[in-house]
Amino acid sequence: MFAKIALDLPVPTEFTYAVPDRLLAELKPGQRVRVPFRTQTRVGYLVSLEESSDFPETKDILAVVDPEPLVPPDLLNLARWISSYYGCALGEAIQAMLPGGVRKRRPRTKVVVRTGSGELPARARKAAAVFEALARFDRPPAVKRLLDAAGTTRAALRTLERAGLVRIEDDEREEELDAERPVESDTPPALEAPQQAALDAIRPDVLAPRFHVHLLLGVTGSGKTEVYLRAIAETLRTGRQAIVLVPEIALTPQTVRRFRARFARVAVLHSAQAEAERRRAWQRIRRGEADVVIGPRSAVFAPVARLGLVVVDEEHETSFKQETVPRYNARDVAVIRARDAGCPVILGSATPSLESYANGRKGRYALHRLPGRAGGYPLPPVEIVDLSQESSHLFSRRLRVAVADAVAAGGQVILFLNRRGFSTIVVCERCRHTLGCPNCSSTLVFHKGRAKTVCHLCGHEARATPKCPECHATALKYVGSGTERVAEEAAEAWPGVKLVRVDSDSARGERLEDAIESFRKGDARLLVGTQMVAKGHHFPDVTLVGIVNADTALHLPDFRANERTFSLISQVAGRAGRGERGGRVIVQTFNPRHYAIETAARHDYEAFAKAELEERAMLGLPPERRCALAVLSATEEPDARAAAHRVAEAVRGQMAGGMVELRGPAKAPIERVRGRWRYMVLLLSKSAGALARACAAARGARVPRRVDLVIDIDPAAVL
DNA sequence: AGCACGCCGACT
DNA sequence: GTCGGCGTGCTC
Repeated sequence: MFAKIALDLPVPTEFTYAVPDRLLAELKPGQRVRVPFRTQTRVGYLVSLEESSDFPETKDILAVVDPEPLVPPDLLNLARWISSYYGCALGEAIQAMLPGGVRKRRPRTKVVVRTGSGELPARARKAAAVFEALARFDRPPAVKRLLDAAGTTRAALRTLERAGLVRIEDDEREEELDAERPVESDTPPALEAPQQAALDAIRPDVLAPRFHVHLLLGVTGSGKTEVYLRAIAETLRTGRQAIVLVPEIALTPQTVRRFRARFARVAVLHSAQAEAERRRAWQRIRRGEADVVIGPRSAVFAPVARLGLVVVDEEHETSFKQETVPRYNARDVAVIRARDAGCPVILGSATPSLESYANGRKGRYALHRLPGRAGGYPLPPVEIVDLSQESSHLFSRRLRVAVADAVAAGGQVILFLNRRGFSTIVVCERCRHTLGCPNCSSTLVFHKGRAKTVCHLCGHEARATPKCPECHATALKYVGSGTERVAEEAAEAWPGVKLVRVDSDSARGERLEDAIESFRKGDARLLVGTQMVAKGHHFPDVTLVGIVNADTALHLPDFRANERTFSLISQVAGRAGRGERGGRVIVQTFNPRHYAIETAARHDYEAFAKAELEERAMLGLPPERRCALAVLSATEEPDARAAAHRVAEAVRGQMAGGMVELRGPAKAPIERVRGRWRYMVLLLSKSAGALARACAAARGARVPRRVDLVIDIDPAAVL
């Protein structure tokens, strides 16, 4: 017998090894095995067993790593799909499915527990001290911690162990920690007609079960989550499990609580979790101890045994796209996984990706609209303010009055700006020099609190100085605004109003939750923040949302700039008026007539989508056609350029008689990042197959080692 | 990816 | 004369 082994190497080859007789009975696809490779040994994934081999000189598999397959068959299949669709090695795809911690051998900590029985020799003074120290811990301590506390060594512990007073065990604390904190269970609210209609359409597919994609189109507060919860409940009743994908930043305690309140066995996979914790959650799922799995994009690989439903909330979110190999989109992987499992998918969004919406319009997906908000709360009126008519580009007159009014009336205010830092451009008033990143073609952002100038592309930081590095004049001017300035000026404009700033600079982890909590409880009346605040939180007392500048995404040289802008405005506007007080939204922009902004202000996604779809069709861009992007980067500009031409040349021989269009090579819009010059080649085709072949040709282009070639299928952005 | 092989330039 | 740069090919 022979086995095909996928190694975690960027080579498309699966390697064939001979199966020694002693391992024959043990081997199953999905297991990890140790194999000789070159001069060393490596761990690879057994992907198939074969009777014969066409490779003449096979080596033997050395050993089995997992007694039971780590990767179940359905996930192995999914890995195959990922490998072929995204053009990566099978081993790379498998690797990406497993949480980091699962792969490594677990260094189990040993803990000491009291056993109660046994007697200690009277002269064992040290051992007695250890025993006393042990009593002071309320849970079994790690061996090392106990000995440190008792100020002694292993020998004393051994005495205790021999006496039968303690036992040294593997750390089982994981079970304890993972035991869900009791959450008050909720009473499901009655469904409104549109929710009921959506659920009625989804239910038969859950019960059958059969593959079908349902697109749930509904604004924030329209009750999408309740539809998910009901559909999940139906799924569990059939004895199957559900996976819920949420964007990274929406995975908040509030979100998790909603699921825990309804379902008993919820597992949360979180990238912020410590490795051990994720591994534990993963193993729990693998053992069949969870019915509902919630997590960000990698949760699409949760090893549930009987998948019955996948929910992708905020399906348009770009955080579902992985930006390293394999560059998969979890939303698309979710659809494939569900197709293979024969179960339904629910994609939900207030502003679906045009890809999904187009599928809905074409009837490939079932489109369900949840118009308006649940509970009868009206959508907040959105007022557009033309910043070109204002003297202050930070707070227009109307916004000033509105904030004062809202606060005076006892409401809360969110001021949103999708830019961190104090000022986005630092320019010398005398010589016009602009501070730029030494490694990137970007301007440095001034962070006042840290007294640093920072590159938001590569993280480069420098001490902020008042002097121009070119002409040495003390004439630096801080142009453009980020949340830091908004917060500062808001504090000045509305003194006495307690304010919190929430962005990835202001806080992380617990402190972030504290800041949000203080706003949610009403301690703070004014919140200044980035997108971070727009997801996964419910603030019922917010009566005013001010979008300080709606144009930040609009000018990006990316074909999805309009879509981003629409989505951003809708998302943030959705935070206003979710309670009884009602609410309003003020959108500040220099482009008050832009259709992305106008339609967003009217809460009219479908009008926007139709206009944008026409535009895309005219330009031959997604979702009219599929797209792949090759980016070539090198420290020397000519290297990157030459390589881009080589790639384009390689693709020209594989254009499937005009089925594939090639655009470029061209300098990337962001032409330098981290010291590397960037060129790109864009490939477009109506046929996924033809596009894949063109990409294969691109990948086969001979580019020198010093040039980095990245091929991104369905890129989230073309920058 | 990592490593060995092999081919041309500038140095102990 | 050799050290080492890097382009090329291979790993079961």
